[in-house]
Amino acid sequence: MEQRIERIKKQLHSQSYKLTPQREATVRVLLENEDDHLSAEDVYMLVKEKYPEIGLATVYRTLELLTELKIVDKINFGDGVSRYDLRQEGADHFHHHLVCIECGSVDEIQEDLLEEVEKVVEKRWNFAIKDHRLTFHGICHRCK
Amino acid sequence: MEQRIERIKKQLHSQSYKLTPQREATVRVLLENEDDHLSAEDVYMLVKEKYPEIGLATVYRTLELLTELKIVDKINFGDGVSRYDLRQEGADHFHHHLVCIECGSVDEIQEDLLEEVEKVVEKRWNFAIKDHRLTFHGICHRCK
DNA sequence: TAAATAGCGATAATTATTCTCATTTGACAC
DNA sequence: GTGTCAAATGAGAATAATTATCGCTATTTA
Ligand SMILES: [Mn+2]
Ligand SMILES: [Mn+2]
Ligand SMILES: [Zn+2]
Ligand SMILES: [Zn+2]
Repeated sequence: MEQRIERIKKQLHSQSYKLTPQREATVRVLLENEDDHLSAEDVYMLVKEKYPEIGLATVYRTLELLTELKIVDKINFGDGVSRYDLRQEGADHFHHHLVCIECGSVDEIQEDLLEEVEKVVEKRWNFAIKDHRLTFHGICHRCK
Repeated sequence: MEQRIERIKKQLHSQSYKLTPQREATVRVLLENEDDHLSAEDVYMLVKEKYPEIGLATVYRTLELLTELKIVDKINFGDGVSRYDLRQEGADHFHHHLVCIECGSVDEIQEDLLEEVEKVVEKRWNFAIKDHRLTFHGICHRCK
C-alpha cells in the first residue's frame, strides 16, 4: 500500500503534479476499494470519512488527473454515472468485466485473452490498437 | 427499407406496441443513418426535419423502447451522451467498434471475432454470456 | 357510443459533471 | 525563517443530458 502510493507520487511528480493531502486521501480510498467500481460520488463519500473538508470538485479533478495518467480507468456500465477503476500496476491494457444481468454484480478478468483478436484487427482493419474495453453481459456463476 | 420497417412494426406489435407516426419517423432516421452513432439530440434534430411537431421526450421514449426490443443498442463512448446504434437484423451479439484517438472517428466491425474468447470465459468463469461490448481505442487507418 | 388506455408535446424537475472565483497551500529562492 | 507565485482547493453557481409530470388527443375496447 505505502509503496504503491510512493510510486503513484513519483508518477505525479514526473509530470510535475503534486500529491496533495486531498489527492493522497483519494488515492487511498481507491486502493482500499480496489475490487469495487466506485462512482465519483462514492469516492467523495468515502474520502469525506477521513478528510471531511474535501470538496466534491476536488474529487472530480483528482479522478480526472488519475485517469489522464492512466492510474485509473473511467468506465461506464450504462447506469447514469462514470465509475473509476484502478489499473493493475504496469498493465498497458484495461482489464475486462463480467456484468450479471440478474444481480448486477461486476466481476473482473485480468487475463488479456484478446491477443489473437487484436492481431487480426490490427492487420485486417489497419488499426493501431492502444487500448480496449471489453464487457460481457450475462448470468454470473452465483445466479445460475 | 420498407420491408425492414414492416418487420420492425411486427416486432413492436408482437409486444403490443404500436408503430405510431412519430416512432416510424424516428426509425426511418435511424435506418437512413445506419453507419452513424447518433445521440438522442442528433436523432431529434433529424426527425424534426420531416416531422417538426415531434417532442424531444417522444424521441427519448422511442429510443428507450427500441433499446428494450434490441432493435438498437445504447452505447457510450465517453463523451457525455448516449448514442444509439442499429443492430444488424437478426444479430444476437452487438458489433464492435474502432474509436480513433486522433480524429475521433468510429468504425464498425461486424464480424464476431470473439467466439473462442467467449468459450474460454464461459468455461473458466462459469458465466453464461448473453451479449458483449468491445471497443478498441487507437489510431485509424486514415490517421496513420 | 361511452369508457379505458396508450401515446404525445410541452415543460418542469432532477442529477451528474464542469466552471468560476476568491482563498489557501506548498515548493522553492533568498 | 520569510517572501514569492503558480498550483490547488472549496463553495457554490452553471450547464446539460435525461427523466418525470400532466393535460390532451387518438385509438382501442366494451
Ligand atoms: Mn474493473
Ligand atoms: Mn456501431
Ligand atoms: Zn448474478
Ligand atoms: Zn483517425
